[in-house]
Amino acid sequence: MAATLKDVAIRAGVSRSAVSRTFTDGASVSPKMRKKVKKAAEELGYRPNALASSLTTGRTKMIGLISNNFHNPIFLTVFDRFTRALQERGLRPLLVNLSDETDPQSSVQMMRQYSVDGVIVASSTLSPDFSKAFRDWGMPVVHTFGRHATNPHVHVVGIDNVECGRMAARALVARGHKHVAFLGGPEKATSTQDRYQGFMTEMAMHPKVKTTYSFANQYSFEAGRAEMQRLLRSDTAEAYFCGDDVLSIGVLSAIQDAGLNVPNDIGLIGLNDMEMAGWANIDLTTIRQPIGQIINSSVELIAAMLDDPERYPEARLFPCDVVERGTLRPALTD
Amino acid sequence: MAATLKDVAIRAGVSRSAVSRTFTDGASVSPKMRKKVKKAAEELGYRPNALASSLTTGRTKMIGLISNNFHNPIFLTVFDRFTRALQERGLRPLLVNLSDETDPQSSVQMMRQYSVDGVIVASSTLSPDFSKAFRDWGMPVVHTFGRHATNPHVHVVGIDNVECGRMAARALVARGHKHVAFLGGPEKATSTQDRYQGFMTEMAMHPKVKTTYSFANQYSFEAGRAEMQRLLRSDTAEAYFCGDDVLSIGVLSAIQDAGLNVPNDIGLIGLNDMEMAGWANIDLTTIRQPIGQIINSSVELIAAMLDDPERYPEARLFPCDVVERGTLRPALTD
DNA sequence: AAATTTTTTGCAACCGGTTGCAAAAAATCT
DNA sequence: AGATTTTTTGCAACCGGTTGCAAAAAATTT
Repeated sequence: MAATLKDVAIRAGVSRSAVSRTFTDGASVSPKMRKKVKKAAEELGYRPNALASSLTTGRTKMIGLISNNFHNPIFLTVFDRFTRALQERGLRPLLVNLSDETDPQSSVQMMRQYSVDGVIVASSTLSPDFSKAFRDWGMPVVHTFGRHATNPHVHVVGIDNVECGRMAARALVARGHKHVAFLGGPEKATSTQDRYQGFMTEMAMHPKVKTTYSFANQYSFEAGRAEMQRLLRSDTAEAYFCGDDVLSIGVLSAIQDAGLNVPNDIGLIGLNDMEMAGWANIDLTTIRQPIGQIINSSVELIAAMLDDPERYPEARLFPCDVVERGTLRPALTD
Repeated sequence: MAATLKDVAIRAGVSRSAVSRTFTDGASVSPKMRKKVKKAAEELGYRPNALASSLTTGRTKMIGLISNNFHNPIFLTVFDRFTRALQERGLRPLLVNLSDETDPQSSVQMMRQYSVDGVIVASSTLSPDFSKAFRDWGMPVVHTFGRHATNPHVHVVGIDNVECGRMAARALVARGHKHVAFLGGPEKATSTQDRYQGFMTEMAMHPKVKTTYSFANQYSFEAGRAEMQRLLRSDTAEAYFCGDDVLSIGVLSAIQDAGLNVPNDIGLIGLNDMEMAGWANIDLTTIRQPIGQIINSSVELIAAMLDDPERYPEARLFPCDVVERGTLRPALTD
């Protein structure tokens, strides 16, 4: 059976308090005592129980890592990055899949049960009600990929999706396209709405360019492909801004199946620059969302909130860049 | 501040014991008392602290979910399935990324610190020393995608990789190929070794067919692509069994870049049947590893071990099936 | 060496729960 | 109605840690 602090105290012939102080950062203990305790602890294979100590300290060092997105390939990178960044700080992610959840309160109650020190909501499609509910319960919370304007009292880390929509529009205009279109993800998602808004706003400054739009029903290959197949039968633009890379890949697939050439017949620009976008044969021109920075910043923010729970809510938006690959033709030289 | 059991007891005018019994399954409490306590608890927004109760019960209901694989797209599905299956049983996954870890003992100590009820090691490439170390510490452990023969004292759930190698070989022979090859993942990974063994053993029964092999340095698109580019410059077989789907997609990409046709010039069969294998333009013939069943079974096994830690170690191997798509030509009719 | 200051140590209470057991209350049997 | 059995309840100790505080020990100053 696992050794406890009491066992170590008995073996070292000291008080339990001495043992505790030996393993508590910043506590006062003499070098001689420390050595004696460490020796006994080692002999017994003792390891402090983080959960027992959390009762007194109020800290578990666990962070709820919440997502409803387990199908978009970029989220594998997201989880990789989050786990690494949290682990580096001695924080532990309690992973929660909210793909089938509709009630914010039940999520809050579960997090409270496990006394997580904070919560990271990693989703652009989960209702803002979720991060708001955590905050309302007084939990430190960061909404990664969320939208600041909808939830000004919650810390948000991500990109300016409106600006990305603008960037995409500008990229298509620069290619001299006369008919461009937005092909978005789920219409209700804040990311879709912002990207659409940015795109349409920028295109409004180019009245000579025909602009249309439509939505896929989710951020997936199949949804992108199906929507493009529909468009190819009705109203085909010269170039498309697809709401994200996995949509773009589905769109690319449908275009190729129709015997058309990308970028010569139809141009494409995606968003995210997930690993697959750079794969040969895909070679997607896209707008790079700096996932690494977004995640490191999210973790930095949650860690800061552990020390300062009243920290004033902030939005950290990272700039995006167009990554030129093979799905858009060269820009016109002015 | 969060209400505690003591607050509820005061408010309901009963003992703390009565409150505890009200929230403890199977404990004796009268309907009248239960109602009174529930009312007070509701008014205070009380929720039992799972970690405090774990000190007495010895159960946190947390399960360590350990992986070192955050780059192979199939693992997004793996995490989706694991989180759902665990959550359905009221278990909570503490996610651990061991991509950069080499010391099993430090992982064990971390898991002990959090008093997880059990550990699921989800990896085909992590050394068996890890799952063995957990077991040696008396923790319930299931190694998903592990190899039984290497670790007979640990519960293993997965597929018979040797048999999959055989199946792949048979599929290529049935196409009448005169030169076939195995293109595997990391040579040291047990999954690679077993798939190779099965493939070569089956091919040994067909001495008239030339058989060669090589290894990519990881299970990734780039690694598969690079190795195929190398092979196209030296020793090209008619058909390949690629160690998994993501390798296959990289291989497919290199073949297409060389202006060759799949399946007419070169045939391919992968392993896993991850979502992307069925994408149009990939349309990969592959061997389906039943991920859903493997994961449900792993979770079922870990749950069973919580009640019976001395449960005799077992290996649960699931059958695989060839999924015919477009990367292998039709079989010869005998 | 004595006085003063600083550091270290153990005691005991605390954190938020659970549970064995004896006493009290309720239910059932005669 | 009394006796017996069953259920319910509160007490108090426990789970494995932390920490305020007073006393003791060590270090420093005079």
